[in-house]
Amino acid sequence: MALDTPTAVVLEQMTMAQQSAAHLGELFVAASPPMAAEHGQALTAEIIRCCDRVIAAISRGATGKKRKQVVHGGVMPAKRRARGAGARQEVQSGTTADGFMWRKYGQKDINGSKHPRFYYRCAYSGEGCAATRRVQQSQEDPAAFVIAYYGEHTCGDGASYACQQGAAPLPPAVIVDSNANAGGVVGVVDRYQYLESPLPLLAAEQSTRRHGGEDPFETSDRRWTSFSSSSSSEAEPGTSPVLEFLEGGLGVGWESVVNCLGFGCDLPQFDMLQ
DNA sequence: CGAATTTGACCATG
DNA sequence: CATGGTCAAATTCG
Repeated sequence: MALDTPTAVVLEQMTMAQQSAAHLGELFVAASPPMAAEHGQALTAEIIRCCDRVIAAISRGATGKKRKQVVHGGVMPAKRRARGAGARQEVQSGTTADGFMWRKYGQKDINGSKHPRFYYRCAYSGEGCAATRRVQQSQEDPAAFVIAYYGEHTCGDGASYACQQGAAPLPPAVIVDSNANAGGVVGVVDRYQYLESPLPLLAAEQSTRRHGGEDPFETSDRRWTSFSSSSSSEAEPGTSPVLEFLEGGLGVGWESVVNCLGFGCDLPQFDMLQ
C-alpha cells in the first residue's frame, strides 16, 4: 500500500472529503428550511469542487515525473490521450452514475479483457468542458465498474458544474492509485451505505442489463429508487441529520491532510488551485 | 424529429 | 504492426 506517502494520504483524505461532502449535500436535500437546504447544497458543491482541484493538482504532480511530455509545435492538438496515460483518479464502483452528466462517444473491446470499455465525455463538452472518463466492467467482480477520470470539468462557475446533478451520489468506492505499478489500492471508502442513484441508468449499465443472461445486474437485488423518495430523508424528530454529520467531524481526518501539507510533501504548483 | 447511442473506421502511440 | 482512443455516419430512442 502506498498509504505511507504524504501524497497518497492527501489523495485518500481529499477523496473521502469529497464523499463526505456529497453525503452532507444529501442531508441538506432533506433539510427543513428550503433556503438552508439550497445554501447547504451550494456549499457542499463548492467543497467537492475544491477537493477535486486538490486531487487533480496532486495527481498531476505525482504522475508528471513519469509521464512523458509530448511537445507539440505550439499548436493545441493534444486530442488523443497518450496510451496508458495515468488517470487523474480511478475508482471502482457499483454503478457508473457519479452525479455528472456524461455522453458516451465510444466503446471498445480490450484485448485481455472479457468486457468492453466505454468512453464518455462531459455532456457539456460542446461548451469546452474537457472532462472525460473511461468505464470498464471489472474482471474479478462483474458487478463493479472501474472508472477512470481524465481532465477536469470546466463547465462550472465556482459553485457547481453545469453537468452536475445535485450532490454527487458517490457510491462506496475503492480508490485506486493509478500511479502505482499494478494499480495499488490507496484506500477503501465504504463508510456509507449504498446510496440510491438519482440518475437514470447510463447506457453502459442499461445495455449490460438488457442483454444479460447471467448478467450480474439481472440477478441483483439492488433497487434503483428515486432520490427524493429515499427513506433516509426522514429525520428523527428533534435531531438534525446535518448537525449529526457535522458533529461527527465531517467524517474526514482533516488533520492528517493538514499535517501532511505542513510536513512539506512536494506538492505541485498551488497557483493551479486558484 | 431532435438528441443520444452505437459501431466501424480512422489514426496516434508504443 | 497491434492496440487503444476518438470520430462520425447510421441507428435508436424519447
